[in-house]
Amino acid sequence: MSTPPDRRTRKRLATRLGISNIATRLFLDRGFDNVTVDEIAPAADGGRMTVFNHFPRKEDMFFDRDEELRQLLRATLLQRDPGVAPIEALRLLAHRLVEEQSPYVRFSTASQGFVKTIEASETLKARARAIRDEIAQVVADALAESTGKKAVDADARLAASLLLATWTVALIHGHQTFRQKRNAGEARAAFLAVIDKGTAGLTVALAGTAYIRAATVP
Amino acid sequence: MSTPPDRRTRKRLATRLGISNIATRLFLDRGFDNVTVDEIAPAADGGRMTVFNHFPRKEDMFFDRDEELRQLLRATLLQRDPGVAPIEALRLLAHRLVEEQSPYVRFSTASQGFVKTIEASETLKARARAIRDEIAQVVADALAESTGKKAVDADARLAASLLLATWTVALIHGHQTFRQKRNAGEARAAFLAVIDKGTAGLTVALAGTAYIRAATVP
DNA sequence: ACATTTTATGTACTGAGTACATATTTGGAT
DNA sequence: ATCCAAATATGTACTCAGTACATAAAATGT
Repeated sequence: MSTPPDRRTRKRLATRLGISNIATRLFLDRGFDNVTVDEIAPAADGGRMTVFNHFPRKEDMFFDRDEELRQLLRATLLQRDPGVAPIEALRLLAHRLVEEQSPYVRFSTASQGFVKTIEASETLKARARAIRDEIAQVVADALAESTGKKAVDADARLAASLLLATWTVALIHGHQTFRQKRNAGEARAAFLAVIDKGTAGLTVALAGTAYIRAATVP
Repeated sequence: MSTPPDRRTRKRLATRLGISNIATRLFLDRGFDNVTVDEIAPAADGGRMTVFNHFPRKEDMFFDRDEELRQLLRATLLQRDPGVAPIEALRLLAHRLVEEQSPYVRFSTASQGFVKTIEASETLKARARAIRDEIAQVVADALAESTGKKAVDADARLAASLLLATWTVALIHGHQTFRQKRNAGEARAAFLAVIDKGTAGLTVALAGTAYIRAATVP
């Protein structure tokens, strides 16, 4: 699925990763808005246009993993056990990611740095919201598809939006708990508590729709 | 509550409104990104710096009513009948706004223009999302306050986020229905259907929390 | 080694937003 | 009316992200 890197693509990806790493380091250290592209380029040992070649927007250097997450959610919904409802599949995913210490649900001093950097920049917050909406769209599509609907309807959109809202609040709560208790275990528990509570709630809330039943494409 | 306009403020507000009106007209006609501030200023018979004086961001000229909506929601939650649960109060508000033909829930060819203009611009979409998040924050605060909590906790945040997600999807669905059927009545019905369905769902979903009971500050 | 395609990078421009200075207007005081 | 102080309008000059377009420097296949 992702193992055909000839030399060209390897080099390209290396350049890209180099820029992204250097830039992210700078953003974390000094704040997104206090780092200019004209600084990043030489720091990454390249030209300014090379940066824009790989990253059309400055934020793209910071958010360089969102496509992965989209794929993960899509795959989770579409390739789930037919006996498991979509909502439940996502709940299980949350638990699995926590167990695997996935970067998406990590609560640590390092991740706090990311959170703080995002919170400090309107641009980064905007991009984070955009990603959230894009993911909601992906989930809505996957929900509709996995329950055999032709197009995304209001039900699918609502279910997806409610799910994403739950995840977002769960993440916020996890990070807040970590900030207060300085304890990753408690933070993970707090995150999962919101996920579980939200899932339980949504399960009854959406009982009339297909997204809590274990329906699959016929 | 809002009637102390001496001449100075009156003039200031007039200038502000003039700029906002002209700018919005231009945005609707030609698209947000195809209108420059250097065009708006002379069109509004003023200097470029005057525009930035009143509107720090270009988007502010387009979204010039969001504070009203925040106030409306806050007031609805805080000044509601003690016998009515917060969630129900918001449902009733939705019905009332529809009945009053409030601009916030209007479905017309004119409002389609606004929607299309927003959809066509990444900047405007970003701002719309930001406003949504700010409103969720306001609702979370009001929920916490109206149920006598000292600070916003995960429950309040979750309830507010779920509510806002429901409203957003309801609005999208209303607009989509209008676009397809070209019928304001059907669009309003579609909007309210999502609101009612969502409210019913959230009522059972959040049954454990205080936001569906009719609790008020002691 | 050569031609072709990709990738890296330079130059010059546009347009939003900011810092700072200046003018103009307004409300109130004499 | 006249003058003063605060608020408001506007000009000048700058920074920085992002774009259009051109060119150089690999890399790949023949």
